[in-house]
Amino acid sequence: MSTPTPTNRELEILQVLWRRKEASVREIYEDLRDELPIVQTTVQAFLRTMTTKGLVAYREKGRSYVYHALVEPEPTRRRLLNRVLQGVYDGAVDRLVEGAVRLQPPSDDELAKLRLLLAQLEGEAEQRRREES
Amino acid sequence: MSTPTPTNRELEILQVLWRRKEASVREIYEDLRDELPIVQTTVQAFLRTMTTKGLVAYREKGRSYVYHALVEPEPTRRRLLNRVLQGVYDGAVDRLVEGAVRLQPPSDDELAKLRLLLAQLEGEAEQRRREES
DNA sequence: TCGCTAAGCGTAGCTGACTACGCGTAGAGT
DNA sequence: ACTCTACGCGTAGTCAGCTACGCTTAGCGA
Repeated sequence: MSTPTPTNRELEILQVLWRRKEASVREIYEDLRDELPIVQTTVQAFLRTMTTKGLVAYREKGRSYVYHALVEPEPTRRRLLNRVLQGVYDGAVDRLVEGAVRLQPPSDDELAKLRLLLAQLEGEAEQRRREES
Repeated sequence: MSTPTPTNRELEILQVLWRRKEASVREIYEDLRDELPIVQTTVQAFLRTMTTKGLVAYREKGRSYVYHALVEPEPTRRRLLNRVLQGVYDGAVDRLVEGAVRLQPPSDDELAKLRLLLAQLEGEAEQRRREES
């Protein structure tokens, strides 16, 4: 019950809400229908169940509802990522990372970010070693 | 139909088969029941559907079947990883990697492997630049 | 020979994810 | 006042994933 994990469709709706901060059923529907076949009432039904799940909330604006996400994007993404990390790679981060870059070789820009990230991690590791002694 | 992607339970069974090369229903069941509540007939039912899906095959040994996987571990893992990469991180490898290491900071050993991997990637990028000119 | 056990199969049930129809209602325009 | 339309809700149905009961068959030991 605490920290509900969204399903695929719920995630797609959340992505829209994260991007737009808030949105009506209509707006979410219009965003989604470009990418996948879906009708407005389905979006509506999802928002209903997501409300009871505590994933989203709404405020009334005129005669319609304006929804916003109740969960943060990063923790939610990480929870989903953790599932594959544990279930598929058995918790081995390095193997997951290797799989990812083999799947889709990073651009020069992404490579630079990875270099930076790695340096940062090594700094933190160094820090930990220092504290232990 | 081509390249079927396993579900969670199917993946657990595949993991056993990948590890043991081949195994009977009984053996798979005994491996799994330590980690999760499951009965042997359920394992059996899964193997049946997985056979028709083309995920596994069996040979008869005495009066029982000995199963082996028909799909390779790495491509299968990557297909599952690709789902989160596309669906959760919108294809941004660097953000996925960042999420992963924040989720579970790599050990010194893993860090070393990552460093090696990064160096390798940069070599490949260099190679590409060279070929383009 | 007679149970006992182990194996596989048929079948059925549950739950969650997903989809959408059709109804009631309440403003908006005329 | 009256239709028209947009909105939300109740409801229902499909499908996949998952689970396990009970039956049949066949070897094995007493």
